[in-house]
Amino acid sequence: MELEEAKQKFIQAWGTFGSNWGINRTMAQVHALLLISSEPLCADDIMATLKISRGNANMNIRALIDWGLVYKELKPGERREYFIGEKDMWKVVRQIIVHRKKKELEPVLKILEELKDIEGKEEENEEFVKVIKDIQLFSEKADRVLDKFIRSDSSWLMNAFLKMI
Amino acid sequence: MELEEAKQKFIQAWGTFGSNWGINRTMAQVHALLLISSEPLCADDIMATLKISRGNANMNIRALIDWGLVYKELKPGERREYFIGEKDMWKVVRQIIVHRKKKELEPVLKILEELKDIEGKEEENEEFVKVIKDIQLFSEKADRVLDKFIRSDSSWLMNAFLKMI
DNA sequence: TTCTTTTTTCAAAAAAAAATGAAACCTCAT
DNA sequence: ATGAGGTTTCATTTTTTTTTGAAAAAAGAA
Repeated sequence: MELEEAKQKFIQAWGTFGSNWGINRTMAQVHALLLISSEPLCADDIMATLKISRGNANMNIRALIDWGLVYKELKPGERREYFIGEKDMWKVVRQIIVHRKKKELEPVLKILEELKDIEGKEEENEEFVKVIKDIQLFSEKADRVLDKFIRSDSSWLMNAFLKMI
Repeated sequence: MELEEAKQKFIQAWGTFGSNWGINRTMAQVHALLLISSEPLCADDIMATLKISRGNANMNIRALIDWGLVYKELKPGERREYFIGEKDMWKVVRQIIVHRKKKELEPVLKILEELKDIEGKEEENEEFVKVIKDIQLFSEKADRVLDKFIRSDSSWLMNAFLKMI
């Protein structure tokens, strides 16, 4: 297999993977491209490689910068912006978790908390109460583990993995 | 807050949560409904409560049965099918992990393995090789942890949580 | 300031995903 | 075999998400 072919394959795979995880396919592809590129790339490079429009490229680059997965790099004497991907995988995973936790787990915790208000009143409806409590139990544990993860470095993570297995 | 209102809110929240996780909103809502219902429900009950069509209800009920999150229940002397949700939360989470791991993690592992073939050849392209290796390292660990999780019972999981925090 | 280059925005178009509903299909009781 | 009551399928429609592209805005350079 050619190196270029392999890179292409990786970009496609990462795109598919991303879209399975609620991350827009193009955003994941831009991320993959910057991840495996040793040189900083500009918007036109990304547009050309992924065959996407300028608007699309811009949107997704911004999103990646928001997520802390890509940095802007200014070359002295050059007007256009270049971008580099965060290469530290542990950091990448951490950042993804920070964002997804905020967007997806925290609202659930909030709603579960609200739903507790009713529970007390009606003893009749055990099924409902039990489900809410179980989900809350689980998601609060997940919340804590993720927080720990977010604050930790890769050696902690390695240790945690080892302990679990 | 009324009990019915609370249930409705839970169903909506679970739907939103699901769609953030790559699970179709309606499927998550059907799941939520069956989770908090103490009685088995038939297709018409589900259609009426969620205001969805017969086809849609059928599709999503089947998908939930596939995922092992819902069971068919036949009432003696009754022709129509009733459905009950799996109420054991640990089991629910386990089943979800089994399915998503198969669909989403395993293909990535497979592709990473394929991409290793090229790596050896070209020492020049360190960036690419390193990224692939790092992702592989991480995803293999995740794979093992999830396998362990899938085979374990809730007490193991609790322990693992405690050890990590 | 004015011209040039680059980035950003956003309404409209396209694509993808999900839902509908009616016909086809089962399955059982008669 | 027939029909009633239920389930499944799937072409079509609707909704949602993503992408485009051109105009507007910004950011120097002269």
